Amino acid sequence: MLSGDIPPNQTIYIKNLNEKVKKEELKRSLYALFSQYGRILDVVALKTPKLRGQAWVVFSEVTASSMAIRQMQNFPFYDKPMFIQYAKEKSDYIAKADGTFVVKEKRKKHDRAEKKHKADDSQQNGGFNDSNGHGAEKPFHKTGGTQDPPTVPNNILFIENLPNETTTMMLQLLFQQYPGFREVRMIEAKPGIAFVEFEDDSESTIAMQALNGFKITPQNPMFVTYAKK
DNA sequence: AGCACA
Repeated sequence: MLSGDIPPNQTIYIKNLNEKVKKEELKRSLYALFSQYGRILDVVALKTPKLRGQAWVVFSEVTASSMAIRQMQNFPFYDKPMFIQYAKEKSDYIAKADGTFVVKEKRKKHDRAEKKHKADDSQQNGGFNDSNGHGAEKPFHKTGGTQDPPTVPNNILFIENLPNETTTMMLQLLFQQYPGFREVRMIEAKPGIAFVEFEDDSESTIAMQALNGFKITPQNPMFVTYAKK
């Protein structure tokens, strides 16, 4: 078995991550990148000596985690290939949801959990709860703004409604998966927007259709249109 | 290399 002898788990364990990337950015990028495979419930990354360079991404379905492992194995992420397996244990997020969560003190290897009464679920998992399914979500329209989106095809795309913490790398990770990708440009002075260039109109169109409405964070569906000429 | 939930 490719991923070792670990049984399937809806959480994936990723190692060989670039340790220079700051924790929050790392989590955001992982969220953005892995949202393609399904709904992400939580992303865990710690920078302690023992745990840096590693992360856990909790999916709502094993099918999603399995797909992510197959397709993103060795994916170059911040210049290092990711090495992905199923997590060895159930994530706290899941345990809390199914009532098997036990507090830190009694966390032993194999005492399986006395049933805790399902503690009320207040959503405090760092904002990774997405109430409506996949990050990649198509339907979303209305530029809400004053000017209407140009409909003339362009090899350059205009991206709006990005969360402020979006980095060039995050967008590159998403757009470079489509053929013809050239580069991402962000403007310091104007947060929330970006330009993404492809080799030609047909390639930019495919990427636009795929990523319009994609949520880099649960709160921000990105709005992708052709840039003005 | 390193499997946690700051």
